[in-house]
Amino acid sequence: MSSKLKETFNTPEATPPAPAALAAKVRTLAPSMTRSMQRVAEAVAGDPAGCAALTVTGLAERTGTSEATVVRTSRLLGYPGYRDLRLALAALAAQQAAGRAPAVTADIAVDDPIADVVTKLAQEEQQCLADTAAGLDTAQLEAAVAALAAARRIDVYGVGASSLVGQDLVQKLLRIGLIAHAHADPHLAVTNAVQLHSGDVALAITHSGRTTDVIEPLRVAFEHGATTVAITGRPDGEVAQYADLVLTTSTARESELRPAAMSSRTSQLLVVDCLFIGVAQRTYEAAAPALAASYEALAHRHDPRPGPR
Amino acid sequence: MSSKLKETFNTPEATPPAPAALAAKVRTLAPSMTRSMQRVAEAVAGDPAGCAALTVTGLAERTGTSEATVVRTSRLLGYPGYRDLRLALAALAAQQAAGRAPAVTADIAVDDPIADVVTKLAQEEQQCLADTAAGLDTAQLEAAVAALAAARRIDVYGVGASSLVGQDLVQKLLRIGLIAHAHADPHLAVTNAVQLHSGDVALAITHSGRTTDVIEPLRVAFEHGATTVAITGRPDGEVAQYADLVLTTSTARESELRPAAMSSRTSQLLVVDCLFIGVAQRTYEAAAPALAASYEALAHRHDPRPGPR
DNA sequence: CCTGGCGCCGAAAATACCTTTCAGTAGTGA
DNA sequence: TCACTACTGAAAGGTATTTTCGGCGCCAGG
Repeated sequence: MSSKLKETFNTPEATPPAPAALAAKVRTLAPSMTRSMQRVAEAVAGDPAGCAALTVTGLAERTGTSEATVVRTSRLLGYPGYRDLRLALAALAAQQAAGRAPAVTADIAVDDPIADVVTKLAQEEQQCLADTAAGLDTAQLEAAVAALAAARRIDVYGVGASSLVGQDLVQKLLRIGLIAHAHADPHLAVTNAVQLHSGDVALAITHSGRTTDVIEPLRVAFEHGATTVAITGRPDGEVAQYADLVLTTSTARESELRPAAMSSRTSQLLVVDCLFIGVAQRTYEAAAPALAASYEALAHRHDPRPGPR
Repeated sequence: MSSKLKETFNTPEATPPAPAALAAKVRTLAPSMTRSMQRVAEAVAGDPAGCAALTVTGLAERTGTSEATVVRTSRLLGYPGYRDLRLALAALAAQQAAGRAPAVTADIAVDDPIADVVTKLAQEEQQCLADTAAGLDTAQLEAAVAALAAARRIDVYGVGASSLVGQDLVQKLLRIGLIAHAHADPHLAVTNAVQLHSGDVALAITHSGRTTDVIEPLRVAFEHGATTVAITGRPDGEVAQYADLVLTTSTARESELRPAAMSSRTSQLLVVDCLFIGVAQRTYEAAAPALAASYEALAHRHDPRPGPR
């Protein structure tokens, strides 16, 4: 018709608005824009994240224009209104942020802000898990699981940080009804290792593969006929000489602030978890009720008052 | 402040809301939600892209609830209102589309071959790390680090699996010259907590946030004026009542074979590592030589023979 | 130089959407 | 059974967005 009843601009596209091609679209359409609209478009393309945080009024103010102009620009860019442009802006900002994320693989520095520390640490440990999973010999793992599941008795050796990993494994094995002991004291470990024989399992955890305090008891167990397993980052290390089965953990590069113990622990725990689940699968008939029972028993520790929940 | 003039819910975090940790946060907070809110949270976590396209009214209708409930849920998730949740949703959808999708891994089954167990476990733990990192409140973390670095004495409480995490932290802190103790015995923990006062730090680790054995000593320390920190998966749990600072760990879904303890441990260890590195940064002058010294001391344990190497 | 036409622009009205209040209802413990 | 608490949605109350509408400046022609 002749009169314009509504300022509905010839929306250049009937298609649903673009996701990330926004900057390009701004460039394409800029020549056909009026001065004020260009200012808005420029602001939007230049700082999507910042603009996404603004209301219509805010953006108008920031660009020295009016709300109406902001809405008009949104329309021209292919969105029904500012509300939708804003959503697209938030999405764009997120994509940009995600693209930049992998850049933080750098080492953790002394002056890193705490937020970077969190990100870097999480990424390094994730990498460490992936490496370990990729490098784990499933045949050896399978054999270790079989030995554990059938064992009369299980002794675990670890000192320092590895001691905690050993305790973790033992805690879990006990929960599904196996007989397991963790030894942190090398003397007692050796003393007990003498008791082991065929059908028992001895498991040593050492990142360096050279920890004498852990190798000794494993050697004794080995010589007494027990099945010996080593979880180590050095499959060629001394500990491997006395191990029937070797499970290799990954060795992440360590830095000044991040001692090797940190990544080796992550790696070791993954192996330990795999062992546990493997054993639980194989002894499922017995393990399932045992797990349920121990869970139930703990539930009452939360709240001293008796009764359900 | 007797009457509640406004329905302002105790927003669990004062920090700006999370970007991509939304699914994790939903899981974390779901237990503390009412039925209607759970429906909303579920819809939001299940279809971020779809929900981002809806208005409050639309989402309320889709979930069979009211606008008020939608807003309440948004608040609980840490956003000022629905508008902001919607923006975050759009951002999340964009990230997922960009390939960063959390990739829902299937549950570990009883008859999974061991190779699958390794893969799935590694993936779940990686996801757990990512969730935790994304959900960590850096302001609280920063404050906790500052408190630890300046502490006269540090007591750590944890029982069961969390006990090992506590020991891990203490081992590390000791290595850089801080005075720290891990308590697994609740009675001794309380006895010692009485000794704490302003300038000391008490740190409790409990996934459920309801472990009485851990809450008690923390409460005592809190009442004696110590700075109290909680590492928990339930920031709304009882333990938070006595914690000056709360560090939230992520809650992965647990299955029959994979008890909650497993993923909570991964999560807790990441937090603990972050604390440690933060403290090491702040006390670098003292920490660096201490780390080097303890490393040196250990080197001689590998090989009993004296001399270099 | 003046005048009319044209299109850009923003103030303010109109609308849509979001937030808050409030009262009804169901569930819970005494 | 009754009192009490907590959850919930309808509707009132506010903001943010969209639309309308008139002013203003630029330009061409008189």
